[in-house]
Amino acid sequence: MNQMKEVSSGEMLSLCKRRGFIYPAYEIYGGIAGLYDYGPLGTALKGNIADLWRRIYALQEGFVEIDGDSVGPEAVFKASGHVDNFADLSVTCKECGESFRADHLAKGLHPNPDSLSAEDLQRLLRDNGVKCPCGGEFADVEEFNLMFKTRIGPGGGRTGYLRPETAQSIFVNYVNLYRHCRERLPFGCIQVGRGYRNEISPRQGVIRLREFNMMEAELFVDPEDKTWPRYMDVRDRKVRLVPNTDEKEVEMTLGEAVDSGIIGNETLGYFIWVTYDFLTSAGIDPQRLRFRQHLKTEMAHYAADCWDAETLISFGWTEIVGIADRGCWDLSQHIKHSKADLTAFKRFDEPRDVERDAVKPKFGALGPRFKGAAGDIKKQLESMDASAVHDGLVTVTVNGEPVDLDTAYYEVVRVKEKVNGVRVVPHVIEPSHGLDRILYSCLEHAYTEKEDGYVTLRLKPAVAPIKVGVFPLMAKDGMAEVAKALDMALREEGIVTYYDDSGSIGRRYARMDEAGTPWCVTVDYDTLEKGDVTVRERDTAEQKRISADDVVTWVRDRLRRKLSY
RNA sequence: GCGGACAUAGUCUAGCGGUCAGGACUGAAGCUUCCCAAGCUUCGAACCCGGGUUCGAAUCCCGGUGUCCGCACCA
Repeated sequence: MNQMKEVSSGEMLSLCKRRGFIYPAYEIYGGIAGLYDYGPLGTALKGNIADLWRRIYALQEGFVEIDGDSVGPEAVFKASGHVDNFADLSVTCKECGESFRADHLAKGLHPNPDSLSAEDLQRLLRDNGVKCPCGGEFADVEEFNLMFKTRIGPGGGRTGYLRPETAQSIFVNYVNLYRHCRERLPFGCIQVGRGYRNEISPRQGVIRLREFNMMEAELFVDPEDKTWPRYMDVRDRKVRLVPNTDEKEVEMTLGEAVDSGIIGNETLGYFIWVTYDFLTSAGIDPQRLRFRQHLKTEMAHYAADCWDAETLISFGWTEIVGIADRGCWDLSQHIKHSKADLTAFKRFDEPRDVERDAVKPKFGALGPRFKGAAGDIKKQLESMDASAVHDGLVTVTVNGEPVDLDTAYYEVVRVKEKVNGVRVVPHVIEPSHGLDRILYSCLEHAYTEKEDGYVTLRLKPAVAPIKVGVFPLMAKDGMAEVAKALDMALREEGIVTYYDDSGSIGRRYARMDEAGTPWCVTVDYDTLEKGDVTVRERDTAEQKRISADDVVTWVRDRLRRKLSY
């Protein structure tokens, strides 16, 4: 580590392409900014990171996993807020070509310009004669929504969008998942998939993509109970935090942070630890990892509290995971727009007898007057209690029109009811991971280069695309046959290998070092006589002799990851 | 989206109007009992795309695309 050199993003991307981790997409047609393809090693690395994540969330924490669609109808994203909030309005000067955010120009002309439609902003700017600082006239207000819009079905079809986050597929499946998880809180659901954002100006290689991979977890919790059983096991763990109060980096235990209110609740604190555990297991350097709390002003429209895991890479501190307490925002929005019942039933320990003043319909009067609508009015009245009565009248809606009813149509009666529980809209804790950014951070943090330019990727064995390089010292005298048999034995155990018998042994080690392969096994003349092989460790270049028969077990032991519980 | 710089094999680069576009590393085949990018032989591989100027364009001009740096943007 002492001879470590800082890697630049250019060198990193060059290695990524050379070794088959990441390729710029559609290169033979000139490429498209913000789109990259994963090559053979990158695909394996990405899969391994996702599998490690699944081990933690699905196996260890018991979340279920789904796989939702990438394309969805407009209503979903109306409800989620993306249609309205995910857009910017801009104007361009006809003279100098400079473009401005329209709502910024309207500051001072309106109490809340951000809330205006394109047409209203247009009128506001026109009426007030707003001009470019250069004196030029502005062209019409343009709307730019960061979602990819499409049509579902032939002809005009229905307006659809490519999802800007995977989370919505989980929220829209809430009812199914709630039942699947036996109607109990808390329960969690994860999803690994792609999201799409038509970024104005993608930069920084794989950090800002137009199509990207996410690993999102949605944990549905009781709004009144954000404690977490296993929190006690992690409260003494130390992490580096940057709270939004003074924005200074502090190292403290999660227990201290939760107790002092810096972290909003136990569950949030617990998942900050889970995230730390996951990222460092995947190969993120703990020294280049911190958790930063969102400033009140930068918090998304839905978030109650939000912590980002940030890594230090050549582009600076970069957000790779967001852990947000989204409150009841998402489910409430979908309840409002879809009218579905996205709640959880909290059963009381014992049924409670509740007395209340109910509104009881008088069918003798309602039926003759309202005919077919009477049934609906009955439902409305039964959902009310005495507090809905004002000046002896209650208001119901008939065919969309409000109608006041007097006591000829209802009466207030005191009723005794047995109540078994209450329905609540669960709150959502969301750890949302940018898989591409995590992968890239792992590569940068794994990258080491010696003075002579020798590059080693110290990827963690768990995520390394190739686990073992298998070589005959030379491809003759029967060594190749022995090496091939060993290679096959490893692959039969599901261990990814790379067999190589070309060039010098040093060159083959070097190739594996640059691909991040943790171990190499070499068959030599001694193997033919004594049956042992050389096992060479990537990070130390140390070699030891073990029996060829033990290689599979030796590797498997080192790849096994224990669950924390 | 705006301004600036840049664009040559997989990678790094030389060439800046005129022979088969040169090198290094990588890659492939082979030789060498070969454990850390050794050596030798042979081979493969490139002028971002589209127009224009010119007898002739990798080279000059225009447009596009991409990359990098600023600005803006980043729910």
